[in-house]
Amino acid sequence: MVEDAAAAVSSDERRRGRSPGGPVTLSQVAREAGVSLATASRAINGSANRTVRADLRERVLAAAERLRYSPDANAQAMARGRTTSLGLILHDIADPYFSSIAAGVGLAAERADLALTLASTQHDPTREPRFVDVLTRQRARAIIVAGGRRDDDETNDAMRTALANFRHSGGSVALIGQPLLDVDTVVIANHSGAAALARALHAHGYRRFGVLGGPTDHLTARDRLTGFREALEELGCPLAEEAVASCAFTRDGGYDGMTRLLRDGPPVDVVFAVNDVMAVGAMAAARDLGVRVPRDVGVAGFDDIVTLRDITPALTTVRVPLVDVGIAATELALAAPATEPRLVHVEGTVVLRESTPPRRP
Amino acid sequence: MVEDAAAAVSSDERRRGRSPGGPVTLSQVAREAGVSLATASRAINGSANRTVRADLRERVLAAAERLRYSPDANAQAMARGRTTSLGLILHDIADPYFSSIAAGVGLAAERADLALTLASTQHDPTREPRFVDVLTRQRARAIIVAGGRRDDDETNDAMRTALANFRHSGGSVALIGQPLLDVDTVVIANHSGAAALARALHAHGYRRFGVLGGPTDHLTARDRLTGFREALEELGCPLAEEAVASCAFTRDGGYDGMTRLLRDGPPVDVVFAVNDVMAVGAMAAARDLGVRVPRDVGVAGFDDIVTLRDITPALTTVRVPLVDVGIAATELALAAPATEPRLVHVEGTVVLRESTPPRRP
DNA sequence: TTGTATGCGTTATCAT
DNA sequence: ATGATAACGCATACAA
Repeated sequence: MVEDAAAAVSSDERRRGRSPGGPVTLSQVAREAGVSLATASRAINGSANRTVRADLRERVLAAAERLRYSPDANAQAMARGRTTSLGLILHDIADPYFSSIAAGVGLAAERADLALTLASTQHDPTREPRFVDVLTRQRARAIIVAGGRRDDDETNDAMRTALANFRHSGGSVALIGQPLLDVDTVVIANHSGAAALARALHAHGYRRFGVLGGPTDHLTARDRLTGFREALEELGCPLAEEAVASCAFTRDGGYDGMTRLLRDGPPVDVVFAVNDVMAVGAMAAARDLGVRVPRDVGVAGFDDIVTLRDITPALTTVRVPLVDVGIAATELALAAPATEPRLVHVEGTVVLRESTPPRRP
Repeated sequence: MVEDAAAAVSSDERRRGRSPGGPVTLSQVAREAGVSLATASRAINGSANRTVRADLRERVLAAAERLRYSPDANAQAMARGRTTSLGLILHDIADPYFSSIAAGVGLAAERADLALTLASTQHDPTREPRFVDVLTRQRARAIIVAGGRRDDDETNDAMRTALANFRHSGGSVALIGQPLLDVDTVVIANHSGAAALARALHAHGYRRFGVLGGPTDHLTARDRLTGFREALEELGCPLAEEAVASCAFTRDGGYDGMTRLLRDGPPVDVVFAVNDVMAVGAMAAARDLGVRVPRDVGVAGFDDIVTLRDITPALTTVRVPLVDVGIAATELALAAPATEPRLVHVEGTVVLRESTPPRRP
């Protein structure tokens, strides 16, 4: 008898990947409490119609406590047909732009009782669809895609396919950026924000503009550049083509672009970098070339990332409420599915700071 | 017949939470390929002993492709008895210290083919054990805890219990910080790093030291303060108690502490903030009080967070390879379990920059 | 209100 | 090498 019991236990435990005597199952709790599996289940999750007698309920809860029962989320996911996880895809979590968005998504995810699965592409767009596949396998409830899209049909098609697959498997999707992929999107008003910035700078007396335009196929960068350029044209102060430097969408890209612009470009009063980290890099480049900001040249960015707070001189920018954008995207993804892709528009606010003081032309 | 089939399908699909016709199952793939479920499983995961005839294998793969089959990770987790997810608990993902660590953990997780689940406590220590419970339910393979511990028995006990529970359920744990909780830990040499910094500053001619010490119950802060103080004592230049300001472990804490220190404290040559974000806040406070850095007072920090790169004046600090710390912690957690808690020691490197130029006493 | 039985999608055991 | 089938832990339709 003793041997049999031991053998039975060992064969019972054999296939478990986790340590012996590990996870306590609901059946064990039920047995301990002297009720059926179903009753234990009902007592513990206390679902909609909580139809368990008080004393039984107590017994079950006590047994669960005693045995340190921890429900297996994977098993629940199978039985319920839905998981409790939310995916977030971005380029680089160490970039303050994305980490603020991630903070917002994390907040909203916690409110919705969802666990946040984070996927960092390290700026490699080909990894995006791969991460979507991973999240599809996990059967995540929703995916938030925060990386700016590029004008690259191949990558976008791969992404479209992967996302279609995900949605076909029952998940929902929200994008942050451009309404490109036929899904719910939080649209950031890049064009109008940059235009407003151009007008504000013009009003401050700036006339000779330079732009660090980011990669030419980067849609966000392109929108910001276009908005800036068109506003300047309307002001009768067109932007010279040589005054636009293409560069990477990163801090180092800004540094390089600014270096080229100051060395080879036309003289400028002020330089607009299409995002803040580039602007910060640009200021470093100016310093290294002995060009003083803002005395010799003004600098402006876009996004108002939190780390800007301690940059000197304080940087003029277009504030985007990044945490709120993350929250909005999450809520969008978690809302009841709509027939049409929904768009939530987020405006930017021009914030003028020391890096672009008023100047007489 | 037709009606029966339709009825069967609808009852089949009824309980699925996901959209109709959604997730394709392996059985469907097997049927499509004309093989058994077992064969399909073997063909697709191609496990250790891949014993499937080539042509059958092809048929299965083709069928899977055609049907857009996506394996259900939850079901796999159940069957295999182990999941493919890794948990990371930290205070605030928008803090560059943590986001760098997260980047490292993410890298290591991807190498190990694990999905990263991120939990942000928003500086509320009571949320830590709750997140551990969430990850326990998910049956995560391992948890990395990156938030610095505090000297608070209640919180630490709750955490210890939650982690014990998690490990009992088969997961492994790695800590970053102090070897406090009897688990594998990446130990950062706070004491010796701060001591080395003190000696370097002393060698630069500084004699009147101030410290922004962080919260008194914060172990990392305390270790750094102690290391700094002891080194100064050995140098025959003891730290006055009034020259130490307690404050929050954040940028704003540094700002407040510096304000108090400059206003009410003894005169100082140089101020050591126990972390970089505090040091950055301290520089802002100095600016706002009209105290020039480094001319009137030097400032030094700890960690060498990446955003320091664009702070002026460049900040002296103790560099900690944060990304590597994240990687090391992940590898530690994923390594074969040891009988004893393992410790990986990481040294800091003093980096002297403009904020603390040499000065004659 | 409680219990019984089935299914969720997959892996692994054991025959064949 | 392949196939039938029993787990895995839980939720729930259905019966009692």
